[in-house]
Amino acid sequence: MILIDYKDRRPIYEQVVEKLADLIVRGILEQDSQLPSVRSLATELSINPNTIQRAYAELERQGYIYSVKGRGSFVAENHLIKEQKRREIFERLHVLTEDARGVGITMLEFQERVIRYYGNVEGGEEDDRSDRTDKTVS
Amino acid sequence: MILIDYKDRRPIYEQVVEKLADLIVRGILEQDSQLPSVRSLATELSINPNTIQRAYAELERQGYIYSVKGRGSFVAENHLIKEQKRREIFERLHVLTEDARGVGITMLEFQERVIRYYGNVEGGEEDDRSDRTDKTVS
DNA sequence: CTAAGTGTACTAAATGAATTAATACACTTA
DNA sequence: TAAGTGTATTAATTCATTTAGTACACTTAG
Repeated sequence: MILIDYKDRRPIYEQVVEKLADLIVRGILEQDSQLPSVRSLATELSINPNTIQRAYAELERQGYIYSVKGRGSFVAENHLIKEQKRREIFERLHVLTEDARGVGITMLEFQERVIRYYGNVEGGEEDDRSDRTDKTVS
Repeated sequence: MILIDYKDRRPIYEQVVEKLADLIVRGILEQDSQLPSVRSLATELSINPNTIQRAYAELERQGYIYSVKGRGSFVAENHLIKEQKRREIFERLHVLTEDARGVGITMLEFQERVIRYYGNVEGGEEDDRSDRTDKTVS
């Protein structure tokens, strides 16, 4: 399901948040599908349950998942998540364009790169979440 | 020259590296011009000289500056730095486009944003960004 | 009902990076 | 020579992260 990179200097809980959020945004984890329990994921990754608990709490705070005591943690509404992700991406783009201008990259050159990178992989799937019913992920 | 943001959870030396690198890339600090001494910058920022020393060592490792014992630290060759910075920016753009496609942002929409952000600050001055970083230049 | 599994909360300890502190040394320059 | 440079080293401190252990409330399958 996910792997921890111990060469990565970021905290473990942050890596878990990032990777689960990515799976959710990409639709690999479908709306309302159940996530691994705090204890089971901790066991699988050979880390402390508290660390997973912290990651889940952060994911819930950010709106990616919701947790129900006694039942488990589940993927939140996908359209809300995607909307938030869109905002985050545009914010990153805003910063990037300013950095680009700062080193003398013209808008034209920037746009050419956008076309190259965007068009690079043709046949781009727009909406995955078709039917790869893999409820719980291990 | 620069300001430390104590709300920023990143290490101080990393903030110093980022901000000085930014000043260098933008040409505000010219090639071969002398940087503040380790001790003076430490005093100015009210932090330990060791922290500045660490930042300078990192800047030298990354090729932004060069240091001469007994003389001081100086800005390295600017064109090499800018070329490397360009590559870094395009790499970030590549990742960003893939993230954008992943959440269903079309290339057209992406390009519209580029125009908006790029054209946003007219007048060709390359300093904006007042919404996030506090890079006071003295 | 019972037991197992769930999220959640709390305290204590351990770990490790970041930072500070205090010196010290080699070098350059006025 | 003296002041100012970069650099190195060791020790202590601070603080976020992580682990460890325990506990409680809840849900569900049996």
